[in-house]
Amino acid sequence: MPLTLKDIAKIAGVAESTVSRAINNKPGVGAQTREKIMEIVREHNYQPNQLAQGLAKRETHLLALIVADLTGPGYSEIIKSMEKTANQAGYQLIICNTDNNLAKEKTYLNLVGQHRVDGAIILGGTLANNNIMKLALNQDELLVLVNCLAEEVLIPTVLVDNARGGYLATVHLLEQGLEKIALVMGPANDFLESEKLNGYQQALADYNIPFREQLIIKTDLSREGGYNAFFRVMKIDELPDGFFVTNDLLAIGLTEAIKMGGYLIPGDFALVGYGDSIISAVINPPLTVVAEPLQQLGRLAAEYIIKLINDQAIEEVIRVLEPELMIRESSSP
Amino acid sequence: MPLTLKDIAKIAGVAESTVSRAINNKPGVGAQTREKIMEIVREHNYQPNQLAQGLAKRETHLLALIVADLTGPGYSEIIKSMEKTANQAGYQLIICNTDNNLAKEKTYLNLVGQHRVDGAIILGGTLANNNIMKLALNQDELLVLVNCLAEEVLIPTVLVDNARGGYLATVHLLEQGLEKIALVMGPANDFLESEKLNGYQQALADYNIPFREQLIIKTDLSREGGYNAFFRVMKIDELPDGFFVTNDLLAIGLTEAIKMGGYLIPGDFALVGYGDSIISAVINPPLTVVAEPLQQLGRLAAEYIIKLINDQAIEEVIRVLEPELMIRESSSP
DNA sequence: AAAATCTTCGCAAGCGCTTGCAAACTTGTT
DNA sequence: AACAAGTTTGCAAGCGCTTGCGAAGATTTT
Repeated sequence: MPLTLKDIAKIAGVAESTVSRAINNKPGVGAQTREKIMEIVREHNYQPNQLAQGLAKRETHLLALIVADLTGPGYSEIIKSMEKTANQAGYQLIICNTDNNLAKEKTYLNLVGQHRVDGAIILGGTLANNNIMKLALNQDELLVLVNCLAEEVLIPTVLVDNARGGYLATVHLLEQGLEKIALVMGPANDFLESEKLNGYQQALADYNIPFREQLIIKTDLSREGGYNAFFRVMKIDELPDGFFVTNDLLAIGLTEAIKMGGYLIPGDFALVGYGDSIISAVINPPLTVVAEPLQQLGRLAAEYIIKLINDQAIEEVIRVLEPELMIRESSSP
Repeated sequence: MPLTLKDIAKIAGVAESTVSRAINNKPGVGAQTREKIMEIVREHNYQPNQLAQGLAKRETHLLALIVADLTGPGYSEIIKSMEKTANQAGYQLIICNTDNNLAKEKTYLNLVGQHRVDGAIILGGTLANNNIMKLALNQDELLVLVNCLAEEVLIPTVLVDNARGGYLATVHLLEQGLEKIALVMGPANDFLESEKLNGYQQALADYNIPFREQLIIKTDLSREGGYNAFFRVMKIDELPDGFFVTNDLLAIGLTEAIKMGGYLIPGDFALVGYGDSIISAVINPPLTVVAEPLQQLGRLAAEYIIKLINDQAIEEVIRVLEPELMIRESSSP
């Protein structure tokens, strides 16, 4: 049975309230009383029961991290830096892997309603455009979005300038002298994906290359999706000479398919990926990518939600980070 | 301001205790009373405050997941399945990334002392052989170990038979006709690493190949470690013809170094890795590995800690899972 | 029809902590 | 020496829920 506040108070010969104030560095406790109490606390290694503390103060110092798939490329890095930032501010992260399961999403979003957590961070996925989320917002739950964007409602968000990313990737390919660039992307109802498409189109326009609808391959963001995409492309009349792939998983699959077809990268097809997870560096050939600042995403998200909790102002509600082109072998001749 | 038990009781015209019993499916509530209460609960979407619940019942339904580095290869998979299992039993996972930082480890282990979590899972790393942990155990905190093993103390553990894994890897190389097999491993004070070494030695013995100390390269479990290991090997008098690498990160580095040196895999050096993270499949050439049952590790760990919490018996305190050889190109001629 | 037994329900204490308010004690001022 | 002002401390209520126990009501027994 661990010690309680009451025990400490008894040992110190003061009231519980005094001990509480001493422990929480609150004013209203004399210097020597405070020191005596702290001494006893140290000596007995007393740890306040956070549950009770939370109940009394109405806060948990817990944050829900809601993510569709924990194993998503680059997510570990984002989460790691998120955890670090949160932890420095005295918060802990709770893992909520939704598996894209509606029921789970609902449960998890309710966590904050249940006073189980002080706020939630939603990482990636399509949850942000979900009715459930609007419901959550109505119950004024505190939310922050990372790498996704909500429609209709305004929620503090940190993401990467995907239009810019799409632009960088496409221009890079264009600069290599390529003109028939296919875009392998996820579902276009995902805002981030459609932004990449916008960047792609803008780049084509700037280089006076006509946009060809059939070079846009929409598939699901998986390895298989990338694999199949290649064979779908091969059916069109004029083959592409380069690919812009919006996701590491897609890139893996696409790369496999290209090799399977007996083609060379970048000889026959140049490739540019997106994301900068470790995968892009070890895949063969090493993949040129539009690199997202993963650590920064995580850190900022944590900072945002904590500010929200503490009623502090957020400078930019939608914080857009700049991606950076990281050139590797898959795109250079 | 969310509804409280008291509010529901008032609306239903019964006592709080009755509502509590109805909600928790406890006996002592008449059928129609119960139904009426549940109706009201649904109608108002009442959610019990888990903090208060936890305080009263002295349980949090929270589990600490203590891990040195969240980005470790394969960890996402383990954690995902851990989260799933925990969640099904009504538990949530709290991320505790220690960064191998002693102070953080201490803080995190204290989480359970603070009644912040009901138990903790320690994943990988060397924490298990830390004095801090013994301290934690003295305060009878509930712990489960995954992919690591504690000395001196007996803690429920789930891990892979690393000796067997080392044996499988080495035998596979031996079967390819190779005789000079180098072992690139992490620090030998890590029990899991030394077990792999044991398996390696056993395999050599079974094939009547003399053990040569200089073929054992100990380095830190990182990409750089693997990279440097290769150049250390190249200094010895008789070069190896195959490598058994105990970690995916090491394998990446080693592969890079070998290519850098202008050698071929598996032509000049055959490679066998360990772990079966996605990396091993996409690296070039695809890496033969001793595959660990990642999902099973996660699931069992969650099951163990939950059993512990509920005072249920655990069949095997140290649960050893069988690894499996997954042959890819890096080792076949 | 009254007593005995079960069932259903409410009272109230308690989980361990915080905090507004008033009491007690200092200190300084005139 | 008496009083105002400030400081230090304790009391007690409350956070939202659970649970043992006894009271009331329903049901059965003789």
